[in-house]
Amino acid sequence: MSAQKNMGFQDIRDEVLNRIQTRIWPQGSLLPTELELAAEFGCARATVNRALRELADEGIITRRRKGGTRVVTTPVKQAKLPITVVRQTIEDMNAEYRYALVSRNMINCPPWLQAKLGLQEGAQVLHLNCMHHADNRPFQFEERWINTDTVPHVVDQDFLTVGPNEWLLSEIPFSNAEIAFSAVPATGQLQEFLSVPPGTPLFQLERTTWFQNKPVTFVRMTFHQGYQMRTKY
Amino acid sequence: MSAQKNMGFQDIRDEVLNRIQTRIWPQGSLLPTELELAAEFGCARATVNRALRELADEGIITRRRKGGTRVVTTPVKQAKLPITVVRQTIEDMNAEYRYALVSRNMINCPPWLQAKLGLQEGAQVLHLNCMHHADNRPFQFEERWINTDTVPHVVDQDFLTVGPNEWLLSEIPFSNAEIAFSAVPATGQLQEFLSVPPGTPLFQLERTTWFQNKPVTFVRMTFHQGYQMRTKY
DNA sequence: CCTATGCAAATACACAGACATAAATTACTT
DNA sequence: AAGTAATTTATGTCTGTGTATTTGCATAGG
Repeated sequence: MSAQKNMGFQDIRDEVLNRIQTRIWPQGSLLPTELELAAEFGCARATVNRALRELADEGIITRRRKGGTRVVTTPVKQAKLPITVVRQTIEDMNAEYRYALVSRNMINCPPWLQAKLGLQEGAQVLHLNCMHHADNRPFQFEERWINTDTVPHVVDQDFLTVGPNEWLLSEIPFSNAEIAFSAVPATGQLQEFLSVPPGTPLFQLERTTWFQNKPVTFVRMTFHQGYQMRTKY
Repeated sequence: MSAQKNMGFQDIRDEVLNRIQTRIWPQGSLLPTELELAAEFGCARATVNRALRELADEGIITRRRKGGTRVVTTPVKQAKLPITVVRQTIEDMNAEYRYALVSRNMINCPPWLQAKLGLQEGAQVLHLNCMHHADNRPFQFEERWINTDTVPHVVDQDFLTVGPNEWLLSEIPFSNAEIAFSAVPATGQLQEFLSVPPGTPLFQLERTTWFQNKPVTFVRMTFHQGYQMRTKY
């Protein structure tokens, strides 16, 4: 039963997870203390601590000082979906990637966008329309607005060969973002550039990006008909 | 510059992240060794190790034995989106949740589903159609298939008052899943139950769930018109 | 020029001890 | 009874040390 030897923190993590899954430690119940577990598994408390901390990070258990460690009652699973650039997505499908700039203009920031980019009325933003193709078939239409206050040298970029997504990723590599997924009907330029009948349901991803709490860009990426975004957890 | 005192691993993590963001340590460059950083920050190597490990977990840096620690060239950010039960989503909007079972049948597992649920031809599955309302307006239509081999006592459940989502979450709390998001047109019962015109673009989430490597259930959740799924990273 | 092998460097993990911190419990006061 | 202060306890973190493991690199052999 007790004092097994040569247990790494991963073994302990897995064993604890197993006891939770098999309801030896049911939902809401209190686990033994780190000290007790260390004694049972024959290891240092720090090792148990790391095992439990990982489970806590995954949302399987909650931990409070003095309160001890509990199995969560209603686990909130977190789907992790990797955000890559379109080119990567397409090349991972063994398809040929092609990028095309549709339009590039400085415009007055539209009212609905002012709040998102933290701009005042009358401020100028760089507005881009781009197409991403996979094996010469439309893959994604990208409409983007860039805050030229936060990224001044963006005005020197023509975006003819490299897309704004990749350029920004190399300029502002480590940013924060807020994402919204939805289903939209194909209208206007979407319908045209993705070559689908009007009203076709399309998967759309909107993203606002910040760098050090300053808004950088808002992008609306609309995918070809039938696109599925996949992930595991 | 060096030998600051009283630095916790979080301070070190933040300071390293800051140096990466400000390109003191540019993308692709090699960081000092743990020992050197420990000397600079005036702390133990283990503390530096933990700070760097967290950054590595976040995908900011990569670490290799003997190879050292490098800033990643193209960071792959992971958006974490919390998967909760519909009732939670609705109650978080301060709306009134209502659940209704539409149909409940044992059926032959359709061919397209056999692989997903790891079943042979002719196997029976429990098939459910459910509606979730928010403030008496259609919110989500749920179509679900449950593997009765993996969850035998599901056949005793009538699912009249509690939805299969919540029931399964309490039965099989800690499971793995694969998720796919897409945009689909409203047809047939979708159109009917979500009360939208035919062809309306709808946001759909498909999920296959396993418990200890055994397929449990496949679900197709279709949301009301205009629904957006949001997350940050 | 290519490959196998051995060494060294850097991270990965572990341990025991210590102190810090938050919170549940208890004791005490009003 | 209610509020407050002291105590206790489990987790959070740090340290210094030690061992294990991976792998880059150099060197030797074919």
